[in-house]
Amino acid sequence: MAPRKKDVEPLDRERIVEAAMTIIDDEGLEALSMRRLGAALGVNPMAAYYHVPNKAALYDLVLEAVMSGVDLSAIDPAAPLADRLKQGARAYRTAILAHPRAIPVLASRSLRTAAALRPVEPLLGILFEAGLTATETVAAVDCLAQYILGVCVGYYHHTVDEETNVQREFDELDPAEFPNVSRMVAEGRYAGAEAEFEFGLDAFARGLLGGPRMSLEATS
Amino acid sequence: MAPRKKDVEPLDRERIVEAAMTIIDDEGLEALSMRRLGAALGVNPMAAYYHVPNKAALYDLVLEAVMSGVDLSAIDPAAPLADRLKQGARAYRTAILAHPRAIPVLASRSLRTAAALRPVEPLLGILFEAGLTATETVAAVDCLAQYILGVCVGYYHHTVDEETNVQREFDELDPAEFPNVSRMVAEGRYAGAEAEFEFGLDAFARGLLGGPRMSLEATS
DNA sequence: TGACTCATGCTACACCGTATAGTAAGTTAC
DNA sequence: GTAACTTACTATACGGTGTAGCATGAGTCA
Repeated sequence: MAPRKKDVEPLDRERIVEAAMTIIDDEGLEALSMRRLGAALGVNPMAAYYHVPNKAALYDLVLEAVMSGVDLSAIDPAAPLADRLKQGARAYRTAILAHPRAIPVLASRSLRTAAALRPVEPLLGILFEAGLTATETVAAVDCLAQYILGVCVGYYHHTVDEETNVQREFDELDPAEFPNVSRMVAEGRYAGAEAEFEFGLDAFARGLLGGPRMSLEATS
Repeated sequence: MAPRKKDVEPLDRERIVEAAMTIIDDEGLEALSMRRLGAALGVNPMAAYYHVPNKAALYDLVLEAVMSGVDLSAIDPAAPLADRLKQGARAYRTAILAHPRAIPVLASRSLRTAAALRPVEPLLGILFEAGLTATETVAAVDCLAQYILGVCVGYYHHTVDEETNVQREFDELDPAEFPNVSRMVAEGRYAGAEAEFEFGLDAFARGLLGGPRMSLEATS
């Protein structure tokens, strides 16, 4: 009928990714198909392909959108090194949890893209100032990012995804086969996603900054 | 023509998951379709559905197969606590890297299934002995597992997946926008996946076992 | 007015997971 | 021996997916 509608702003990447994020947030990741996307934009399913080469590229835009939400402005420049590192890590996680249903997308893309690296930039400076070598700084940030991603993926399965969060708890395991798990469940409690994240982050930061570290320089 | 072929062993879950693992290892994860699986087994695509309810369940079997490869027998019971913890973590990672192309499956399933928890059992004992509370033990193992998973996902994108491992390196970023990244690349080097894993593992273990930890008991 | 480009619509293809139904071989009961 | 039943498959088909290829109308510029 009418390609190139008159008096209508043409599509652009920004509106496309905006619609995609809305679909993911409201209806879940599996609802995001090119047809559904076109419908949300009031447009033919193929229209998006003029602006985005394929669906993988759309996922990259989603990653970029999530990562652009990282707000490192709250890092207190006067705070001790370990605190600044933790604040950065929290900002990272907070941004990801702002779009919980997009988490599998993050796990499916490389984190060494410009979009994912941008919020990491300041953290590199923090660690380098702390006296780590360049190689160690890269390693530390890599490890930290991977820890955060792992935590978020765990959060997704435990809290977000309806398929994986039900009926898979510790407590329904066979106590004979899992004596220690059963014991932990009986004697302890689940501290919660946030508390566990902080627990691991604290350990990681102290291990990194609190004393002598493993050397990476001797490695071949 | 001939349902229930004569003189032929009927299918079972074991043969199905074996075929699935072969396809994943040889041709990659995206090659694993129910049709391809049927072909590999010399059988109609729908035949597998008699033994496995759906594809998600097939992925669960893949997760189980990978996790069953975790070999904790190498842990030296006489070694210091931190070493035993590290040995356990390495065994976990080694098993996962034995099937690198299956890594996205692991990231897509919950790790709180029996299959994923089985190799974790002994680690719980190690940490509990170390003097952590039950709650802290659970948190520590959760964090460690999430770190390992994150590291493996990173390994996948950096080393395994052909779509994400090319042209996405640090060094092709704009030095003006990424001064710290550029500096790290210039002054340091990439220590390698294994070295970075060990670096983070060492930090994590020392943070967990090497001194006063953050308390989880005060949390509401 | 006519050529050119832009942004979109339309159709179609190959592939996917899987619901449903049919059917041959093996097992059991009488 | 044969009929009923169960087991383990085959065959067909449906609705969904990403996307290649082509058509088409609007806007811009000569």
